[in-house]
Amino acid sequence: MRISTKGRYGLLIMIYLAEEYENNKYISLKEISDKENISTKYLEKIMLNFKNADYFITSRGVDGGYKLKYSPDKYLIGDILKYAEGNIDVVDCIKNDIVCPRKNKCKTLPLWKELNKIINDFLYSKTLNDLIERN
Amino acid sequence: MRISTKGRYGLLIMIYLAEEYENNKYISLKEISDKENISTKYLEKIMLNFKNADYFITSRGVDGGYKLKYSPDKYLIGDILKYAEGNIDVVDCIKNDIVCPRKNKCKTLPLWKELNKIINDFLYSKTLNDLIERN
DNA sequence: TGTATTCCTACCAAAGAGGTAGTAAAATGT
DNA sequence: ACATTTTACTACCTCTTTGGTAGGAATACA
Repeated sequence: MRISTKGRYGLLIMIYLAEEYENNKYISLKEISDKENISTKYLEKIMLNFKNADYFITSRGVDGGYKLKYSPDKYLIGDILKYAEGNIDVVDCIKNDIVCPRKNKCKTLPLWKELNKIINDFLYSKTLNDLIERN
Repeated sequence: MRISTKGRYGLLIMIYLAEEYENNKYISLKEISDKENISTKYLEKIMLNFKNADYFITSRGVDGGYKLKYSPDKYLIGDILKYAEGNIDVVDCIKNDIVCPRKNKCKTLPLWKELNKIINDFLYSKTLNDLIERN
């Protein structure tokens, strides 16, 4: 039941970008790295998880970095965490393509389905817009 | 965000015992092992996690096994999973004794606290009694 | 005495977590 | 043209967790 640094740092980066969305400014990982005391290299690696997400506009070089492609209310927290973590289901048993000998008579599966729904309902009810501070 | 086999099999065993509570019968791990196709040795190991839980009455030898010490409605699913998994918090950041340089200004912590509460409220609203089938 | 069961400890391989390192490619300033 | 900054990509590394297996001691019963 644990959210790893992939999800935690991934979301953190997204919040940083969301907070600068209105300024239309590129934010570099170096900047976040300095403020949060997390190595730039590791943040780079975290960003790889969003590779297929169509989330950013990027610019290399001096004063480059990332900015959000869309407004913060377009980014669902559930999606962000799914990209960052790879998968946020509490058990794989939920998936259709999984083979489990106990699948059709499993006494615990209904509970996992319920739990998974509660978590998803929560994470998909919020967007980046709900997490940023405006000054 | 994953419940491992420790939690899944642990809860499964508990449900088996709960379903036989009224018959006051000892259930051996061998029996569950056969029905569920999980090695007895691994189930034994899973049971070690409940060592400090005051959950069972046990009997060794022929026709021995485990039975629940209390009625199924006394066992909170949240507690069972906490024993089985060790910890069910979504992030360690929530704990008081954790040292994190970002603790007091972390932009993501409020979300994890909310999520953790939702999960806990759910898991502590149910008991073993809610998961058993009666014939 | 033999068998079935819990109890306990040790071990093991594969995967995931949490990184680091190096280099290429692009954008910008001088 | 060149240096600097930043993303993009690949490879590697260590430690912990997961998901087991193995062996034997202790206990209960017939």
